[in-house]
Amino acid sequence: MRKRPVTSQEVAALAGVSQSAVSRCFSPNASIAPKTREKVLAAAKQLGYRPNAIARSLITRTSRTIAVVMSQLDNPFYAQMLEYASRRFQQHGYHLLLFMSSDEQESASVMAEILQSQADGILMLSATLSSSFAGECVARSIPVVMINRTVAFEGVSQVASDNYHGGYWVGEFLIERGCERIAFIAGLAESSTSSQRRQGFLDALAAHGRACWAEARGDYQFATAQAVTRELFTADVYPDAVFAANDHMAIAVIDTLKAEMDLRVPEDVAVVGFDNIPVAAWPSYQLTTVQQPIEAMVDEATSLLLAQIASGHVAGEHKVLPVTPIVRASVRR
Amino acid sequence: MRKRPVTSQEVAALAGVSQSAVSRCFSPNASIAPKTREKVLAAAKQLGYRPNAIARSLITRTSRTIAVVMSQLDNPFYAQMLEYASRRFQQHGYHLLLFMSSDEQESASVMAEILQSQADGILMLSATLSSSFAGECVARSIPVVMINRTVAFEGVSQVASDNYHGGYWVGEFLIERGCERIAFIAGLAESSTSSQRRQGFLDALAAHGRACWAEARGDYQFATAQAVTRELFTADVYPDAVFAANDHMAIAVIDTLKAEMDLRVPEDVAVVGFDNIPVAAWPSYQLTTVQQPIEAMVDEATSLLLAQIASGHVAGEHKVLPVTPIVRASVRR
DNA sequence: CTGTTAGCGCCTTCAT
DNA sequence: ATGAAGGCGCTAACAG
Repeated sequence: MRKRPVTSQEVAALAGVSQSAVSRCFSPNASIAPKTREKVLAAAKQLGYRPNAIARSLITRTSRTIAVVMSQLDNPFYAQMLEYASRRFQQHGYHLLLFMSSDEQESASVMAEILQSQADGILMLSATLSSSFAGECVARSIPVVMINRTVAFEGVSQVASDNYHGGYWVGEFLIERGCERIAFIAGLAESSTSSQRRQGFLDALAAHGRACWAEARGDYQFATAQAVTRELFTADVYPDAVFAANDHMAIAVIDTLKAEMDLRVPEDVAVVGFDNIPVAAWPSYQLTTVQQPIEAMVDEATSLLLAQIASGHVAGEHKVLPVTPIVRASVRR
Repeated sequence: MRKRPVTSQEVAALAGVSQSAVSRCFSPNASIAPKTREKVLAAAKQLGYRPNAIARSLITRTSRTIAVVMSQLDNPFYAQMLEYASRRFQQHGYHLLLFMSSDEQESASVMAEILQSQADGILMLSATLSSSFAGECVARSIPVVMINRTVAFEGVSQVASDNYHGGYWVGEFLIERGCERIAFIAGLAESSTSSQRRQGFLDALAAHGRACWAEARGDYQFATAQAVTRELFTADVYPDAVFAANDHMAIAVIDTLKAEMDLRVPEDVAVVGFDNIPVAAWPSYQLTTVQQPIEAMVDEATSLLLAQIASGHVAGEHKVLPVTPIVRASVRR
């Protein structure tokens, strides 16, 4: 059977002090005599004592835990974010409790579990939040920060990159490079990121008296973008430029054009993505894209969460961070 | 200030029952009269009550939490594993507490935090475990499962794919396809996966009276593999086949050959990887590789952990799962 | 089936 | 600076 772990009680007995003395040894700013501290630490070491974080949480009413909700980890963009977020919170003594949730119904049970887990804050990375749960979090003063998603609920914070201006830049850039028939492949229909990128893009075209030559629906995934590309490029007249709402899809477009359509990038078709995932820089792709400031976004989200946790009341701020155009060879001069 | 959450006490008061009756309503197999249950649930709903998992953990002595230790999430192979593991454990009512740890010193503090977190089990995904901590986990009967890593410590379980035979297959395959000057790019020097793949590979060559034409040290990363490729292919005589210890490096080789060396794959050089990450299937690469059974590995790791948690004592089993060769166009006929 | 009673391991006043 | 005492919110016997 599982052994009972060592308690502060037992350490106290061995060190010949009270249990509270032991407790103080493991609390950052408690007053304890150096000599006592030494005795206690020696006893603790001898017994292999580790403070029980759960018991501590119960009384301090803080779990030093952040619940992270994601829907997909296969997109390296979110994987990077998760990794960085984990390191960031670790520095502050917080840990991430990971929840995957794709469908709506899964989301409900996941949110229930988060509430029970006593997480001090919630980070939504590639997932959407039903407004009923948003309300419940706000009511409990549990800060929620969403990255690159929008929820119409007071009290929920949001961190996003400047998707609109990113899209706008793409539109202007493609026109400037002389593209005539520009197509757009959207991301998930319900995602604010995709619609903002699209809107900026369309506005840029409109500002130059132009319109989008073709629009297709994607879902941020490789396979779908591939299918869409096949449709877009089977007609006699096809686009001479494609703006995909994320890099994953842009890569799929390039691959499909080269492998199946016998078209060259950028000579025959220019391709632009969004995110600047590592693959975008690989020699085979040299994808022109719009870089999202991953670390800045996570830093901002971290600050928002920690500040709200510290102050004890939720705020609901919205931050928009600037993006950086990355020009590579996937668009002709 | 942060509101005090609703307790079972308050629910009990509103429902006019005892606190333990409330508790029983939220325990799976407790006997409670349907009528009482209804009253309690109504009161709970009205107050927005959620059982406090931390308080429960304190008394049940189980956190229903698995600590996952990773060193890199940028490799999609591990990202996939994490996602699948999360879903798998979620199904069993467990959650993942994520820890990132790269360097050795970080590892020490991370392990200390894991021990304090009262995790019921530990899953090592792309990280190594110092034997002192392995010992501490075993001493506390905390089951540890390592995926694709080895630790020389009794009581720690391991799940690995059959790296040796994967490497062996690659060796035979390249010979069969007529390759003459076969190079190997190793992964991290200290990783058992790399050395096992290498050994199988070398043994296959030896079995045909052949030797490895060139060996280079890599670290599983893109950039390093790129540098290595530049070195391997600057001489007058260069390899006509490269076996990289993982797909990431194989992709880097292909990219570098095409973009910088003006060599074609597979016409001039055959390239084989290991893992079968999604990118390997992309039209631009068509990488021949050895598929690791991600889901089976995670399933096995999950079973091992849950079984040991249930039984209450650690076992230290070693499982080796079969790999699947995936033949694509990156090797000429 | 239900209420009462003890804690789980620790932090935190409050005296000393 | 230290010890004693009282919970944190809940589960698990135990009576009834």
